[in-house]
Amino acid sequence: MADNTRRPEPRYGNRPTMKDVAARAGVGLKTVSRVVNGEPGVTPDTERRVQESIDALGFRRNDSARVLRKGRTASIGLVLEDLADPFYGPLNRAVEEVARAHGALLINGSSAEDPDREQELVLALCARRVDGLIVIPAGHDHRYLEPEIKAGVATVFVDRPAGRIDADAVLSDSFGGARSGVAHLIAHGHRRIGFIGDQPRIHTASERLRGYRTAMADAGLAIHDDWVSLGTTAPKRVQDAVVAMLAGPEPVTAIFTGNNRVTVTVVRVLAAHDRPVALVGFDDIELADLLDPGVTVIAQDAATLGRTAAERLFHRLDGAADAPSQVVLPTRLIARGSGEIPPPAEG
Amino acid sequence: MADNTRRPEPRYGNRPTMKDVAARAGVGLKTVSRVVNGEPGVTPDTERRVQESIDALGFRRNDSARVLRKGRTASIGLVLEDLADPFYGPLNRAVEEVARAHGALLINGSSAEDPDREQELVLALCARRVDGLIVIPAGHDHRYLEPEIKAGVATVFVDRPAGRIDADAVLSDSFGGARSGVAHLIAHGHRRIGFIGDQPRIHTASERLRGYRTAMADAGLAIHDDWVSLGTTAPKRVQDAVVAMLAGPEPVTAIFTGNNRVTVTVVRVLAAHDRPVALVGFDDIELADLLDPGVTVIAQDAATLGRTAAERLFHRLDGAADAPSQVVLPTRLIARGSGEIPPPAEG
DNA sequence: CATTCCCCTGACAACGTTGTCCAGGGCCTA
DNA sequence: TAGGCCCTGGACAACGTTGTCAGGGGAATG
Repeated sequence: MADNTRRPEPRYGNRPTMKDVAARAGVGLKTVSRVVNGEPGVTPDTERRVQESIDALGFRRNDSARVLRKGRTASIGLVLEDLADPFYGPLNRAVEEVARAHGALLINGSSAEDPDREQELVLALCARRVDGLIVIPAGHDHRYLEPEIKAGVATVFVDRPAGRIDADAVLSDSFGGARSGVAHLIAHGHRRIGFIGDQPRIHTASERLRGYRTAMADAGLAIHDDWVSLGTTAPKRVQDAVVAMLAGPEPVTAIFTGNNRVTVTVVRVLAAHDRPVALVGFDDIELADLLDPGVTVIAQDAATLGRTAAERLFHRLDGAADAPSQVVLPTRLIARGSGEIPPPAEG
Repeated sequence: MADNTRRPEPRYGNRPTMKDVAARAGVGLKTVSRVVNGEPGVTPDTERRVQESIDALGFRRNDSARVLRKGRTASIGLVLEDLADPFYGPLNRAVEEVARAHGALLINGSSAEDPDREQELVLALCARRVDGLIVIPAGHDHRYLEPEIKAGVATVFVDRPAGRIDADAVLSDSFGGARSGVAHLIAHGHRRIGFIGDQPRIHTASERLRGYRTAMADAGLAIHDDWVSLGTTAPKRVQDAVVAMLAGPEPVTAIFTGNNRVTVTVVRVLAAHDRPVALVGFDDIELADLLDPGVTVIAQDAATLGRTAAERLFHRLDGAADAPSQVVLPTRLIARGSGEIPPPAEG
């Protein structure tokens, strides 16, 4: 207790305030406010004096105080799953572009696919009083957001739907994309097709699995237990899955991968494999066209996903009060070669 | 007073405040504050009552007001060049990890390589009173930051140094990396080597060019005018540059590329070219090992760049007041094949 | 010259939180 | 049993800004 040399005011830099500017310019506080905000009703002469004072003192309006007074922060929060995942780069950028067009700043962070961290981050953003949120959810229960949404925090979910609350969402057609990708392999003669996906608790992962199962069922094909592998995207796990599928009693002749990270690992493993194995992956990957064979993918448009979500968000912020809706964006199959490899001749 | 429906403030959601919580719990304002902040001096019984009240009302502390009172925002700003560039993903993530470890939020935006936009963004962040800034500069004159830095906004530049002010910076060894990459090509027998880089006003671009020139000079090799091409990273521009270099009177037998985006385009162009051309690129690219030939690169560690910068920033925020310093991180040559292609036999 | 009106300007309160300071009550000690 | 101390709780001001409103001065008008 002896050492608590507490300062009464722990402010770090004594920045000039409007009061200081006003004093130096010999005008009232409100006049400075008017000049700073470009409001009318100030004579050019007065304005010049104030501006000179602002420049001399290096004044910069304190937006915290402004926010407190006005209620709106002109900032939105973006919670993604992993900032380093190349899939989210264009999405992030698209959101930022829209935010910028609306004069808002973007605060972001990643949940690392951890529901607790997601909640922590989202609530921290709410405490900052962001005007709105764009969330790529990691968890499955978003009831913790109810008071926030009721209090006016516009919220849009992207890539995966919200859990246990009714909210706007912008999604890619995971089910349809996976189904068409697997159908593509079947159309090229494959009967034994493997599926390697992300953890099943992730919505997109289970939707893609469902697409795979549906395509197989549509073609009257049974699925061997060994052909489906779900789990983390860690290279080791994926590699083991590929090896197991190719070595089993009924080895697969083609593989469908559930996202970009899985695809990249599978491409690596297959490159070292002696027999050619057909491959279709969900998500496009950079340079996929230059590999040999080129990687056939189900591409989703991350930028459009982000832009659509951001536009919906600002639409709500502008007062739209219609019921929450889900937008599902189509995917696109890009055939580059790996998906068109025929199965080896029987015998 | 007929008009008692006057709405003095345009507040969007009437969120409960500590005052509301206090009234409902039948305690004083400060007691609520103590509970919310986990301060000691509240009996368990009172605390329970307050907590119940908080939950019932859906109260969430307003950090804007808190910031205004306390002076610190527990947030830092990150200004990068392009959120969608895969190079910045790991950097962004590393910064976020460090920020999170220090309990700070990350606000970010991209300058799109536009100095005006950089300044606009930086000043907006300062108005938000971020505690510190990490900037990948687009411009060359950062004197506009002087009042901010003097007022206590810690600032660290990454990837490129600050212009006309003395500030912390964390850089990769662009010059040394390029020099060693070009030397690598020379060691494999090349004499006519091209350089395709980003716009020369970008610091890293000119440093890499300097590394190229130095390596060539070290080996006593002259540089033909047609061998150097600087400009935007637009695929069209880069493609034209490659074609010109390979078609000139003295066609190059090897190319050094100045960054990841240029490298990707050049790989595409060379894949369609009939003769093999050696290639070394600055920045690693995903799947570079799987191409044929694998792409030899000068890799810089984006995550370490970001982590180092963020740690330096928080070090300053913790009170370090030593003189600004520059940290230069080494690069690493990863030989994968494209850089080891020998020049075609003369004749 | 008096009056009206408008334009410019500034005083003041309020936004929601936290630091300071004081009051009251219970408990320990002498 | 009395005195003092510690522990809990609350009143109040301040952070820097903006909305409201009122006052003063000059120009336009009768």
